[in-house]
Formats: sequence, C-alpha cells, structure tokens
Amino acid sequence: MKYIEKLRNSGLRPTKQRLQICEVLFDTEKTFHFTINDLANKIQKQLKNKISLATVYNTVHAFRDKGYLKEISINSDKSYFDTNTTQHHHFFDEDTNELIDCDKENVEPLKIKKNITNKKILSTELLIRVASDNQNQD
Amino acid sequence: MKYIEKLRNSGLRPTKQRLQICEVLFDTEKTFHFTINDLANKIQKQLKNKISLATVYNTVHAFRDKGYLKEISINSDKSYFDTNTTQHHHFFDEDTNELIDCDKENVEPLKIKKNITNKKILSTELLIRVASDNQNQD
DNA sequence: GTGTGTGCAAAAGGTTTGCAAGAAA
DNA sequence: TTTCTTGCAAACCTTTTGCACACAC
Repeated sequence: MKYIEKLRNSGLRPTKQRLQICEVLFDTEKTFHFTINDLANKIQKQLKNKISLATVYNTVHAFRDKGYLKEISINSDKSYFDTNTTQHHHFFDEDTNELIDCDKENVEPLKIKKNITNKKILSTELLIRVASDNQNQD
Repeated sequence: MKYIEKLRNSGLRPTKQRLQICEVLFDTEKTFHFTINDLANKIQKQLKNKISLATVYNTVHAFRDKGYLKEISINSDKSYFDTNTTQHHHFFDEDTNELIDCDKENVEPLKIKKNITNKKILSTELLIRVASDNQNQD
C-alpha cells in the first residue's frame, strides 16, 4: 500500500490506524478542511470501524508535524486542519462559518516592506472574511 | 469618567466592572494582545480586586461585538484579543509564540483578483509566520 | 419597579495525559 | 524483547450556562 513507505520515510510506524487515516485524508480528488471530530466521524462511517479519539489526535498531530497536514488559523473554539499543504489563502464566510480555499494566484503577490522581526519568514497567509451585505452589522 | 459616555453610547450600562475593565484595556499608551486569562490576572494585580471570570468573558465579548476589541486568528487552544482595532496584520513568532503588530502600511496593498464567494469582503488579514533560521525544521 | 449585569458554581466541549495491553521493529 | 502505538477513562482547561442577588435606569 502506497502510504506504508511514506510513513516509514518520516519515521512513523505504518500501523493499521495510521494507514486507515491516510486513506480517509489523502485518497480523495480534492483537498478538504476538517476538525478532529469530523475526521473521527468520517472514519467510522467510511471504514465502519472506530479508531479511538486519542489515536486520531495523535495521528493528526503527527501528520501536521511531518507536514502532511496544515493547521488553520481562524477564531474558533476548535482546531481546523487542511489536507492542502501548499501555501494558499482562505475566504471565511461569516454567515455559514465555511472556509474556502483561495489560490495563491488569486492574490497579487504579497510584499512586506519591512520585516520587523529579523527572523525568517516561514509563510504569509491571508484570511479574507466575507458575509452577505445585509448581515454582520449588529 | 471618560468611559461612561462611551459605554452608554453603545448601549452598554456603565457598571463598575466594565469601567474597570476599560481602564485596564484602554488606559495604556500602546495597544496590546491578551487572553481572557491574562486580562483577569491583570485586573487582579492592577486593581487589587477580583472580577468574576464570567463577567470578564461577558465584557470582553460585548466589547468585541461593539468593535472596541478585535479577536485574533492564530492557531490556538484559546482566544486572543487585540486592543488595536484598526485593520492591520500580524507577525507570529513561532519560536516564542509572540504576536507582533504589522501596520497596514508595511504591506503592499492586497489585491484579490476574484472573490469566489460573491459576498462582501469584511476584512483581509495577513498572518506572517516567522522563526529563526536554525529552528523549526524538525 | 423593570430590566440588565454580576458572581458563583456547575456543566459543557475540546484536548491531553497516564497507563496497561498490543503491535511493529 | 524493546520500543512505539493504541485505547480507554480520567484529568485538564477554556468557555458557557443557570440562577439568585445587586445595580442602573
């Protein structure tokens, strides 16, 4: 199976659970966003067996640390993850709480004039909040 | 006291607790970032009396809804707030977990070519992750 | 007085931890 | 057989809720 090597190469043992999680995460045409809970449910539905929540947490965090997943920044009570690990931006729909990918090419190149920190820039990511006109004006 | 009117104008009763929280938040030269817990501690230290956590939550959320505070997007288990409510960006130092303001003027104007959502853009915020060169490469 | 706001403790929700049993190397 | 991983339940931490009391108007 194609994920065995991938896991081994990054120092993760290819356990049954990790391979199953790989399937659910990466055997899809399109990348997607999810919470740990989403993923646990999806596993149960799709694979018809349950993986313990603790293991799902462990695995998702391991995959994030290895760069197979990205953690997403939005104001939230829970963590969101993205199977799209390329540098890209997001629209965040305040009406529906939906997060929509925005290709890097869809934004004019970002130029930071002065990097006050003197440290290396790892990434620059844009969050574009949107809502329909007649909302969000409390 | 100067905050009484401000609160009244936005439909918030100027209670003792809200006025004290205003002092801690807005009687400073510089704007700053904080978590609810930070704020509760600061109140206790600075004012030498305690305001119940529930009230701090209520007040911070009310102030955010009225636009006196901004909630900040970073990957996190807790919510961060910013007393700087102008549109601006952030550097996030991965080494120290520190969030540093980045003026709007410090970034070349952001142009989004196509707004896929067809909704109104409320804000566009940049998060610039930085780290020292010899770190974060696990 | 009426409606809001406060404070406390309890509950909720997401995430982490400790540890024993199981699987991979 | 040694080390890593899993699963469960308990613990943890932040945030929310319910309700009685207090305060603003």
